[in-house]
Amino acid sequence: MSYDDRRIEVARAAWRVIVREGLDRASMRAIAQELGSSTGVVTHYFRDKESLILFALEQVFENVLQDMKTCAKAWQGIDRLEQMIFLALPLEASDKDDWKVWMAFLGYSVGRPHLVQEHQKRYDLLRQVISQELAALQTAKLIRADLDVALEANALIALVDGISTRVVICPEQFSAEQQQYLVRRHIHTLRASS
Amino acid sequence: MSYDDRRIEVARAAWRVIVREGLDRASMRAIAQELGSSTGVVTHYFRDKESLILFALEQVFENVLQDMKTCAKAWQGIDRLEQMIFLALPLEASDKDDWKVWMAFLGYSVGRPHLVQEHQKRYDLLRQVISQELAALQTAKLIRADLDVALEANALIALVDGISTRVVICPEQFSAEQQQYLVRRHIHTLRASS
DNA sequence: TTAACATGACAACAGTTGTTATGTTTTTAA
DNA sequence: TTAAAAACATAACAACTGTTGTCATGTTAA
Repeated sequence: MSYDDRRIEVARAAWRVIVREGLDRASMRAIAQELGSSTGVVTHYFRDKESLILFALEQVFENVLQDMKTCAKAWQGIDRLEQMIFLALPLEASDKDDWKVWMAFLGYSVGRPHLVQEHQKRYDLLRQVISQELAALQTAKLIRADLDVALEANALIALVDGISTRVVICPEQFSAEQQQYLVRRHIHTLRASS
Repeated sequence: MSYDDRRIEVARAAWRVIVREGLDRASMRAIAQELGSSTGVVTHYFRDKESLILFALEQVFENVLQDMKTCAKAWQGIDRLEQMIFLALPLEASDKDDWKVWMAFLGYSVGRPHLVQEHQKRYDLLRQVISQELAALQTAKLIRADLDVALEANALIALVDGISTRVVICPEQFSAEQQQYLVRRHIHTLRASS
């Protein structure tokens, strides 16, 4: 197994501990135990704890972003935007774990400016991707021309963020169908009235 | 100063430490220092740490809920719903601190089922309040009759949650006007088409 | 004046934390 | 085969954690 693969394996162990016990209780020892090894392995692959948990967060984000790019090739028009957004939603139970990690990091960032900055980077990247998609739909005259694409991208991100947070806390309040219905309805209000 | 007032004062010190340094770094000693006293004071007014931070969260939530009830008396019709939602948004910088505490707790709840349960209680209460408001608007024929009030309440909460989370992380991405515009537009899509 | 009580300071507790240093084993390459 | 390097284990470190008990004040009531 290569060095990079092993790093990912360590990060995935951290990821599991975070989901199961919380970010602040994801100690080096707990992560090593989850990995089935000693703390020496963890410290060998990561300079310190912060670089480890930052790497774990990056993995979660990168996975979603990759799925979105793959999705973009399989769809066209408004459906493409819809499917890309659907990817980010916790429609299945397995997706919920990704959001738990994301949420844990968000809460952990309070009072830690440099972690807030990390989140800003990721949110900005996400907004860029969605904005690009919206701009394409606008030139194709599929959504209204008077829309502020940056604002609408932010609105979509906010909607997904809000729904997902709620699903993590109150899973029974949002079925997969309801999640999709709300996103679909929101997107449909952006359609060109032609 | 009464016993209850002193409790609130301790909780407010905890609140400040959480906002400034993060929930996991809000130790009993840090809170005592913020309060300008010893840890003996903190332990005297709260059995243990959990009951303290839970009390601090309750304060934040109760404040918003009280504001909403006050607001309900001053407005009528769709404007009332709109104003109630506006209250929850971090329109000013001072409101952002409330959301920071809320977010810190959300992240802290990951891997702590009993804290998740606490959040469920609060979200359910919020949904109840909004549902009641929507139901009233429905009987007044101000919003569409075919709407699922519970779902729409959840959608509104999700939107506010998503926007607020984003404002805390990326304050420059959402101006107060944009926040209000998005909420207003969402609510307007619920209006009766008559 | 005495008793009861609230308030708070302080120190000590056992446990956990991230980090570092020092070994031991395994793999790799010459 | 052997030496160098990578991978991993173990242990120790100081710092910090929540909690507890004890002691010293005041403040109120009997």
